[in-house]
Amino acid sequence: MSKKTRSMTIGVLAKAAGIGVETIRYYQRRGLVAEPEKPYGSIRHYDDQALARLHFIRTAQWLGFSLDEIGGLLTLQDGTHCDEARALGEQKLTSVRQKISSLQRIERALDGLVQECCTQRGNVECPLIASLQDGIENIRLLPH
Amino acid sequence: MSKKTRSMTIGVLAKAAGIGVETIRYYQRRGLVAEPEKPYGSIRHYDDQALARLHFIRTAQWLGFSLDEIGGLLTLQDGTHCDEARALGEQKLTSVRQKISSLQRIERALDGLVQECCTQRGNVECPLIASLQDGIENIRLLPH
DNA sequence: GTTACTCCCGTAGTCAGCTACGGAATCAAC
DNA sequence: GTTGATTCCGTAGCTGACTACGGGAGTAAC
Repeated sequence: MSKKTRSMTIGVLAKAAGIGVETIRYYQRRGLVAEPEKPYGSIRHYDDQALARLHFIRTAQWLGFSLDEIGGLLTLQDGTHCDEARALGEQKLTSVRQKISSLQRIERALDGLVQECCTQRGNVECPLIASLQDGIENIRLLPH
Repeated sequence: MSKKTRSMTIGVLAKAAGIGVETIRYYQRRGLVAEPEKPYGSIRHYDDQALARLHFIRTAQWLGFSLDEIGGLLTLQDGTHCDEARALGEQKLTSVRQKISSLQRIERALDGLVQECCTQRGNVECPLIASLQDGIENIRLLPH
């Protein structure tokens, strides 16, 4: 609850958030970030809340949410839709877990192939390539 | 090694793969899928290998590989350079492992949030939303 | 008080990955 | 053998998420 809400220009804000100025403006246009009032004949100033919002957007994006979905998450901030927020989170969690297990299957497959390839160097036939030719495409990666 | 390589038109192939005809053509243009010979004055026909290829592409895509990367994976099929194949395989293996660990970090973060949300049901304040308002925005998910 | 950056704002371009369009050829059903 | 869907092929348009441009206004450093 510290109130060191330093005021930043958009450029400083951008640097602090590690993103481009133009990207922030783009988020503003999309309604994901508020445009603070512009003092007459001056320049807009941003505070730490804006910075936190940008962090949130980037993090959520990293979590696999699209900007539209992030917009949705942000509207949940009115504090009335706990269930919806949870549902959205669970949805994402499910898809993340699916991805993890598929990737683990791929990891095992690739690892096996690379190992084989290494051990059989000097051979005419490369097992990795052989597997690729009639193997990898038939690995069932997806559960459904 | 069953040879029930049924012949499909592009439309049937598309339906079987669950993607659009235009998308297949697009993949062909990108060199990800071969265009079978067209019998003079007739129509192209596709077999199960083409279908497997499409499955592979979609799966790899879903796993986060770009079409360019997928192209790289597929060039290993030319069967000529064992060393290159192995190098590419190792490269991919590394990236797959990175993806897995990133996703696992995401999973833990999401899971934590959803759990919190669940345990405190009935409360006035939803923790997930609270996190959104002044918590999530400060969660440091990314390492760097 | 001039020089050099930064801000503002609208518009336009980019990139990946599709998706649609149009018109001729081919095929499938009756 | 005609009708109606598909295929073929090239080209054009779209969506999401930026990224760049240009010209005028504001600001900071000396």
